[in-house]
Amino acid sequence: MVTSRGVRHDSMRARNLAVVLGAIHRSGPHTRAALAELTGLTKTTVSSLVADLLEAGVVTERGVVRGGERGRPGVAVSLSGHRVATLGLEINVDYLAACVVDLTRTVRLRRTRPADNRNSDPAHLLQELRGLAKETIDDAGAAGLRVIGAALAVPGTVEGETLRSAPHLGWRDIRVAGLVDLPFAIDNEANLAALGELWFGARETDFLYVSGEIGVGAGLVVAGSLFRGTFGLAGELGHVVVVPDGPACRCGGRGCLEVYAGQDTLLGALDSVSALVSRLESGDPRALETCARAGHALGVALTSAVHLLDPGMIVLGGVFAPLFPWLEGPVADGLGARLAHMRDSPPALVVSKIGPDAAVLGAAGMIIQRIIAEPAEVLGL
Amino acid sequence: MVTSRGVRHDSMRARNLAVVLGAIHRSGPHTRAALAELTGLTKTTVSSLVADLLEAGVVTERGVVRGGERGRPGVAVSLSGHRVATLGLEINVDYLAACVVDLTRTVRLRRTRPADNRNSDPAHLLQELRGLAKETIDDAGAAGLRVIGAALAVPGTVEGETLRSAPHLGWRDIRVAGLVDLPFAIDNEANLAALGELWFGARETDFLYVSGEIGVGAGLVVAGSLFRGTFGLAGELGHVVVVPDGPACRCGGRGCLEVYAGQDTLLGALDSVSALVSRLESGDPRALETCARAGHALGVALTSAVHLLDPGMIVLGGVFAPLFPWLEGPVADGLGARLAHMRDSPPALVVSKIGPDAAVLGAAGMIIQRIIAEPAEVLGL
DNA sequence: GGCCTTTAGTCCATAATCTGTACATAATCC
DNA sequence: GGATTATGTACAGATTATGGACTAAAGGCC
Repeated sequence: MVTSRGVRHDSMRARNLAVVLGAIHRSGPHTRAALAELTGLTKTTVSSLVADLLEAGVVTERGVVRGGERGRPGVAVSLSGHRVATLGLEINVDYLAACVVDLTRTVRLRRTRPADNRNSDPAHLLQELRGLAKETIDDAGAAGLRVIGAALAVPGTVEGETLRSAPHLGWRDIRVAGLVDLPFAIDNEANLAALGELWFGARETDFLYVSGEIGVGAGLVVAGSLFRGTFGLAGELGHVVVVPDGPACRCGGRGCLEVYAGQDTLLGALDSVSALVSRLESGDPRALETCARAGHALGVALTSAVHLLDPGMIVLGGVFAPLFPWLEGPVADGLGARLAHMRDSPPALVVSKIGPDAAVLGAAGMIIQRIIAEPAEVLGL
Repeated sequence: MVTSRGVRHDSMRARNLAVVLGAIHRSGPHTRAALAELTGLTKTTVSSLVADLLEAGVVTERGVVRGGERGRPGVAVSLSGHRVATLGLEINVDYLAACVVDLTRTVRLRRTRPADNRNSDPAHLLQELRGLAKETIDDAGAAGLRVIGAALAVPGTVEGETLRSAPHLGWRDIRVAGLVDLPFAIDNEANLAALGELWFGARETDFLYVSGEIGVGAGLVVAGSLFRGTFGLAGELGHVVVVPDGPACRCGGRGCLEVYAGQDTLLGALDSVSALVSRLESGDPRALETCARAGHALGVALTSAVHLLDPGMIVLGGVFAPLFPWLEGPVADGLGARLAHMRDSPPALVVSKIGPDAAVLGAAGMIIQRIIAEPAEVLGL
């Protein structure tokens, strides 16, 4: 077990920089006086900390603010979107994506390259991704933004900087390093999509994000942070048991959710989600039946998930987002009936607000979060 | 969202006291020099902090320690079990329990009062418990121990100091306050049993404790802390869906784990777990069949739990502990087969080391943990 | 318009805490 | 018994936050 380190003078200041920046970030622009009130520090200390943050370019003074009725107006200090930014990257089965996000969580650039990455060559694909990253960073530079870190979303399990297993890409134990010459992180697509929903979907701080892709995953956010489990493998909703002796699944189990509600099952012979939506809109009975079955299975799996994870709400994303009108009924009915006597009401069931960009935005947002949480360490203050 | 407070001089010292005490607690007795090494503080600072902790009575000097081969030997500083202690309390369906634990997590006193608490009168039972608590605190005082806080384990869901729902007691929305004139907390029995296993069972820091009682619950410990979910309701393993259209359960669902592996189902007409164990030992086919079915259901529910929670290992406790020899096979087989292609190996399956005292010990331990984590706040340093 | 009140932000002397070097202490090694 | 090595303490110095005094800038009131 790791013993935490003692607080020294420099770490005290580092922490206070983070506290002030965090207060600005969480509850919008504030005057120095308001920040002092919020943080419990004195006005003097806050002034000194804000001076450092101004110099680092992470905050700006944003004109005069009339606080109460009387007295000298204060100067609002807010996050600066003009100098520091981060890069989000994504490898998905069908495409590569990149985006640049500034400190205010405004999306400044976005690029997508369609590709068929099933059973692709890792070295070649990573070279492609490196090119995309470099282009995007250069464009951000041309717009005056210094990209100071990057994160990558992948459809698989991750340990450190190694992609352990991505069944739909056909990859195992691929070490992803040196992709960019910046602080770098990799994470699972469902986890980052959940964080994307948190930071860019203007969600509450507590929800379970259900990521419907080729596989079905989920990311649980509690009090604004992601739950990862012991080995970082938590949230594998796709393999929750729905029917104990159902059809075999690639995981070794039987009757997993993915068998009933994975993209391949939903689409059948169709070649896109929009094709399925057309069929559903025109009342095609086979499509409706498939969707109802998937919704029922999702209701069963989510019941188990609610009992175990206790999420604040449930957000359906990925391919489940466009199918929401047809899934909502069966899922909500299943949850409502099965949770009837355990809770006053089941968690609210809503649709994702940010669609397919969730993961790549979450990747960029993760680095933003790191800047906010440890500005001194990241920016060298 | 609450903004965290800035670090001031006094909170810096408070934090460093906690860091030093935590290091002593986690990795056994240490000399001041070793503590300086561990915490990153200087020897001078550590000496000063240790002096405060000595004065507060939470640590003692424990004789001379020969560190390396040469040089002046140091004085080991270890937790003191002689002055400060905490009280654990438990209301269960069949009994009331109390225990006093000192800072070294040694159990100093233990009391149990058998009772039939099903559908009992809350006011009367709490009065009974208050008496038990007072007696136990007085006895601890006679042994020179100052009890500085208490916690209560209950078989139900808890919010703040209110017991929201305890179906097997027949209680709803009972506010438990003024039970003792000390800092006080209540928590769910499965949660506290998990923490009991963590602190008194000499377990790893990562596991899922499965609490088999009248109801089936679970407490997940990740990196030495308990996962509670958004509303504190996480870990309701008993209502994970095993068979989606199985028999109705009191929760409103169908085919929940509790229907197959709850104590009432396991015992049937028998009146105690030991009676069931006798039958099993003598090869009674009906008992063996019931147990095999429960093991199979537990394997299915735990598969879903492993996918969602990603526990480091699985510990079977409560009534599952004496039944472990008959449950282990079916549970391990189920987990092994269903997780075959997802992990190198399924989480280890082991039996609880501390038996039925887990929850009451966890309750006392929780207050100990609070002293270790914030000594300055709790002890007024 | 002038003065009072109120609030924002800065200045500077002071206080709290940790650091780092020096030193006394106590053991082993040879 | 002297050299070496390590522990723990003392004291001056460094870092950071505090708190009261002060300047700045607005509205209220007469």
